[in-house]
Amino acid sequence: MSERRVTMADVAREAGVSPTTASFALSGRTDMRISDASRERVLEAARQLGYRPNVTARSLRTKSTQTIGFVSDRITTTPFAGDVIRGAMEAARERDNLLFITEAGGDRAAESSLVHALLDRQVDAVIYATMFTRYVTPPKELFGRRVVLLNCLAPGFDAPSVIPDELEAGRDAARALLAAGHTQGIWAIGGHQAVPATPEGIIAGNERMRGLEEVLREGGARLDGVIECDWDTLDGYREVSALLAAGTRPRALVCLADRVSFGAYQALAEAGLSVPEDVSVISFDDQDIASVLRPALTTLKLPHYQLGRLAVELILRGGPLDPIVHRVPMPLRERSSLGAPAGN
Amino acid sequence: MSERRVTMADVAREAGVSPTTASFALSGRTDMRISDASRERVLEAARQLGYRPNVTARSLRTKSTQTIGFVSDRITTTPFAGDVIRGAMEAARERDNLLFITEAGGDRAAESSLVHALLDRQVDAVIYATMFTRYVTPPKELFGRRVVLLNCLAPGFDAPSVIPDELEAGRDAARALLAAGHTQGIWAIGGHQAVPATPEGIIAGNERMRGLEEVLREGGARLDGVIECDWDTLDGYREVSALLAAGTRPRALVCLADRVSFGAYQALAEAGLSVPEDVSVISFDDQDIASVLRPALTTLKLPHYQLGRLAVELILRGGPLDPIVHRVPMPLRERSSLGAPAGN
DNA sequence: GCATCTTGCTAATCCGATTTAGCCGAGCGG
DNA sequence: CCGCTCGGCTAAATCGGATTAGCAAGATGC
Repeated sequence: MSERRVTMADVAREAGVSPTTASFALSGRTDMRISDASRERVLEAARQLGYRPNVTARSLRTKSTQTIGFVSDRITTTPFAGDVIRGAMEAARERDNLLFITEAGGDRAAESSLVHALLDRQVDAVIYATMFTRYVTPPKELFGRRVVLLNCLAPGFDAPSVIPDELEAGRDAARALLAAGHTQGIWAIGGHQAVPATPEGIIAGNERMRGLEEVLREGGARLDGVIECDWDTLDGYREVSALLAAGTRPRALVCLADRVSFGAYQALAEAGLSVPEDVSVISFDDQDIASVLRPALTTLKLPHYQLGRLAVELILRGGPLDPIVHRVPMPLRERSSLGAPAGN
Repeated sequence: MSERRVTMADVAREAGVSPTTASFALSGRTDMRISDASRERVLEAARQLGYRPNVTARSLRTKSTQTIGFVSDRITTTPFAGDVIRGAMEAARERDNLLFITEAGGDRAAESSLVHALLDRQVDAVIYATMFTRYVTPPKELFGRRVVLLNCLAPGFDAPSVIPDELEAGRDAARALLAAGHTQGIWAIGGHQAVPATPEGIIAGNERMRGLEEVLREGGARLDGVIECDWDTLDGYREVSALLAAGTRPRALVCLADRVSFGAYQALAEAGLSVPEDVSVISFDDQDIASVLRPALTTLKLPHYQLGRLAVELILRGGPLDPIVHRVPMPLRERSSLGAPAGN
């Protein structure tokens, strides 16, 4: 694209040395002796001419493009996951790397084709990411390659995974509930989300529930009930409405996702119940909506930014990528939806 | 990254021809005569060996990397703008191009550095995008380059712009209002948004308001008032509450952004007013929240996907990029917040 | 005083493609 | 029978760097 760039040959000519000398001077390598005077002249010429190395040309020889590929199912589309990309991007930037972002939309063929497009461009590594935490089998083109799995697990596939610590988040939700004094009338809305159609629950739902029940039990409390439903606003609204209509009067709702909480808020409002005076709500995810809901939602944040950042950091650390599962903490965002239990 | 790739030399050897012949056979060029037999053998050998051209190496000679750079202020972060990237990505994919996605966070120095990183990698073109429609001055590194401005305008900068058709959207909002029978008691919340701190309004606010007032006037109606405030949930809540507290009873609210509508909903609910029976609401943007609000919000959609797609299409069309402003329609999403005016 | 090191630098290759220049043999006109 | 054209193909150069091999001059060792 337009006007010829200054090349190393230009710099060498300007400095009156050979391209070899220019190369060594510019890369700062010391295994070839260059006099201070020559080095200075090269550096000065480079500055003068505004020389910038052609990364593409260099990579032909060095095999390193300072470029990472990012393939996901539909991560850019999901409202909150832009943070994953931002985390990855910023970590990459700090080490002069750039990201190719791609999205396969869940289509295996598209996925393979994208991975090929990435490999054709000689990316140094590939991040294979999913929108929801789940098990995956990466495309075969990725076998034997430098890969980090982001937000997913692939047993038997030789690559590290970076996922949110859902188990500990479940425990933290229980701890927050107990700390506020809740021991009874606690309902979980959304449940394990073991619905095949929405695979997110396979990991997130199970672990959140497990951690929750574990700590509740240890604290001498327990769940009055678990309502299994899809993790969306409509289901949250419907299920909580039904629960209230059936005469149940919960004191605390653990919504397995913010979308569910939003539906629950609508159902509670319609029933004339206020949060947190009548019913406390604690949730998971910390989507944008959580902070603008009234009252603002207390929730365990999915650490998207950190997830993206760590994935890139593992790659840029250099050395082999050990197939370890890295669990990133989900911080509790304490806002206003969790209060003391309503008096009897 | 790992195991040596099959090169064209391998294919040529396998087919028993020179690399030159292999190159011409594979690229399908006809300006050099290759016998059908040779061509077939090359193609067969390539298939056999699973040959894929090294795009990086090729670009060294051809100057085309089939790669587009994308620089934005903070577009990945904004909840709804993932669609811009998706639109751009998909359009790129259709033509075997890939996108480098970067984000400068509004920092000029970071912006320059990112553009350099992009140019060092020989991108064929750069998309310069902003989160909100506004005027910009692109970094000097972009002058004379192949650039498309996305969601922004830069008078005097020689590049096409792709922006939403805010003016027509304002008109459409007015038309929808008139069609529903509204002619009085109409208030605009959010106004022109000419607040220096939030530059989004510079274009969007002014044009939406202009289109709105123009068509309202033509229809024999007018705005009872315009409340200038920030385009966020809290301001929407505050301003509408204040309006109602002052004894005003609007029949229709034109909220200049969905975030404002959400705040307005909260204020109306607290005042015991229902949508759309007591007060109609029409809005702009169509963020995710618009469809899960109760009642679902009627709004003019910001065409993010189309914006991203068109930007890439302009680039891949080939030929010079004329400095034209392309306005993409904002479709009306009719849902349930707009009804007939409340009876007197 | 001659062999051996250093020091400081350059020529030549290589990376994996594309592209230009040109070679060789067959067919053809004269 | 000679010179030309043309079909089919290859050698070599090129793109912009990194890297290996090696060379010349001065310093040092003995």
